[in-house]
Amino acid sequence: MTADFNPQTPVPPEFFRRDARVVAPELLGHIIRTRFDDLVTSGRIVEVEAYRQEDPASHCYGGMTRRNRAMFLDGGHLYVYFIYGMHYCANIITGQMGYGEGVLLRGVEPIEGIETMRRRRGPHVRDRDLANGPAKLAQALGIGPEQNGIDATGPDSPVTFLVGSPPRPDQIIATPRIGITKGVDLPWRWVGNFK
DNA sequence: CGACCGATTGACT
DNA sequence: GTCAATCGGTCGG
Repeated sequence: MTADFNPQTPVPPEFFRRDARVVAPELLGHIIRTRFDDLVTSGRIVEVEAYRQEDPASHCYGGMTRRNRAMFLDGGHLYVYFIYGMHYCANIITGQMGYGEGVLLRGVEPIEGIETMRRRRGPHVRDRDLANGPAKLAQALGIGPEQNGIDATGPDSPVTFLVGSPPRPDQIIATPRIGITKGVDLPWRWVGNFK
């Protein structure tokens, strides 16, 4: 047997222990999968943003607090935060322990567990709206505050990242980030086109 | 303490 | 296109 493509191959921890601005676009096309109570959901990552400690738009700008503590963990951990009084959003932490940076997961295309995603998201949500935003993604995948700070590279983690197929380089678009008021000029959002 | 605001979403004009 | 929902974090007094 040669180096067959195995759709179950986990993304190795070393992948995440690099600069968020490098990891973020390379994450496009990879798969995030969750398993809670034997309910499996997964999706292809299509939209991401990078956040770093010296970046005024980042939650860890200005140093560690109780809220952003997870951003300073080693690459491969999760940072889940609560926003606008009702939503949770998920980051995969990047870089080395002690420096705050990570990649906000802003959109996936559902692969497994679409019925579970529909149930979590509500009865009137169109399929294209299941996970095309950071809070929609977290809700569809069942990610919440219980997952803040967990290691997403362990074999028994309820949240894992699997190797997928990246888009062609010319199908990756970089843009300014969404919903921020500081650091608006930085083109640290990446969207992959897989058509 | 009180005031303000946010890495969003969904409903509505 | 506009805007309310809803609450923890942060900052000033």
